[in-house]
Amino acid sequence: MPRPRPSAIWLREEPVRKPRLSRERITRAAVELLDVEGVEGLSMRRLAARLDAGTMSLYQYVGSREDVLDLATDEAVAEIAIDDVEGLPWRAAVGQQMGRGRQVMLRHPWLPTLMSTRPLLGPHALARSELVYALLRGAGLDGARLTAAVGALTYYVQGYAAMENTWRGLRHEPAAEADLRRRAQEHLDRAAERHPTLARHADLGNDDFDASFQLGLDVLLDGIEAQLGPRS
Amino acid sequence: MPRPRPSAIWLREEPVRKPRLSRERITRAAVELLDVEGVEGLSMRRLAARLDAGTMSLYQYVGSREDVLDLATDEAVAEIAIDDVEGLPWRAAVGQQMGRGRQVMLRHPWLPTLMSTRPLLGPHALARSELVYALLRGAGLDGARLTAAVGALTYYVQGYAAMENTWRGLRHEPAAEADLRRRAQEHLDRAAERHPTLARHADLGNDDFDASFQLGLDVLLDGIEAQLGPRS
DNA sequence: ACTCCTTTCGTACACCGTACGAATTACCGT
DNA sequence: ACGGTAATTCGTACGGTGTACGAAAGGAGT
Repeated sequence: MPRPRPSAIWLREEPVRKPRLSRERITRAAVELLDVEGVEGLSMRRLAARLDAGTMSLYQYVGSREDVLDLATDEAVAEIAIDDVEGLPWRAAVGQQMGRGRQVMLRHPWLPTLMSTRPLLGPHALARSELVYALLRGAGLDGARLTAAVGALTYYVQGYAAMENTWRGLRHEPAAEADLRRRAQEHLDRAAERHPTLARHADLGNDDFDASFQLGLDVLLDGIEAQLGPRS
Repeated sequence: MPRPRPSAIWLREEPVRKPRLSRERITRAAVELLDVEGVEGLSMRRLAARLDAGTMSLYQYVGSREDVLDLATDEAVAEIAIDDVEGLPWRAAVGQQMGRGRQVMLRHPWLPTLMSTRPLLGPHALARSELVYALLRGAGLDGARLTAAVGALTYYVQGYAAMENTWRGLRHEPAAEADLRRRAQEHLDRAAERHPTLARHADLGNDDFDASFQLGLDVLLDGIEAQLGPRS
């Protein structure tokens, strides 16, 4: 019969039961990992390690790495707030919504690419789609025109954010970014006489991305407005 | 002393000198492989095999797999013809150019993603940029407005083509594509009462991609036209 | 305590990008 | 024709990847 051992708690190793795995936990860890390491850097092994789990444990909750990417995508899309639109005129509401989308895509640089290469059927993606459709529907668009307008806006934001992410590059090393920009500019200058218009306008020095984004967005909103005029 | 062996040619194995490796040959093979296998399917080993070369031989002409993707991208961009614009009004010229871009991106489904995730500094990409800039410059745009308009158009085409490729999916197996579409439609119907506007307008049955593309493009062109009106 | 089902995960396989250095080939001055 | 040198080819190896398979552990109900 073992005599009572005093303060055995301190000798026994901590019975820290690690929290059970779950789709949610995996999804959140995936987003974190993607933010740090990018799409190429997300591997099932690293993801499992971050969760203190065996690699193959993940496959209880997820069919493949691709599934993880889909889950992470919808999780990030959820960060685009879709409230506070009440009472705004359509143009302001749409502008606000696209701006928020861009912000989230900058916070998660992997997002634009994933959004443009897979069907967006997650619950949060659907909810946001519904909002954008409803906003433009309220503005007076309908049918194929409505679909086209939503598409144009969506593709613009994704494309712009992707470009911005490319040039902001590994923004964690501003030295590398500056170097890339400088060498690209040199490359452009070198071909200047062959491409005069390009050389004069595509100056990579300009990094006022906010204003540029807004300018392009205005083109789209103007276009939508133009389609509203002629009652067709 | 070996006596002359008659018709030794037929016995000796053919001294087929395989054509030397070169950047062009690698680039062309890469495009072919990408068309068949997609970005994920392009590996240095497979690429080398297609050229009857050892894997590491490629690295004499190319620094990394990423380099191959950059080369292939510019090679594919070169397929977008940039002639036959003389005398066209700007709207027709731009429309034609964007349409051609889309066509090439459908022929090379990997192209939109690559174009949107890396700086496009290849010679053919620069040449086409120059053309688009010049066209809109001729229409009357300038400065930041010009840059914004070019960006909006570019992102729209890339985004639309990416979407189209996603839904056309592995169009080599039309059965798989139909299945994906059907299951996605069901999924949408299931969430219909939560997303009424979406459910009414985003019908995946419609596959008249040509018309939809044109409709979205018109939004953009209308927007550009609107910016031309007020001499600012 | 025994059963049964869920969850965990160790091992293994085929494949990947590419560093390194040896082997081969091509070229050129003599 | 020959020797030397530089360019090119590529075999091997290392550390990574996704995931199939099946054994082990855990938990719940009786």
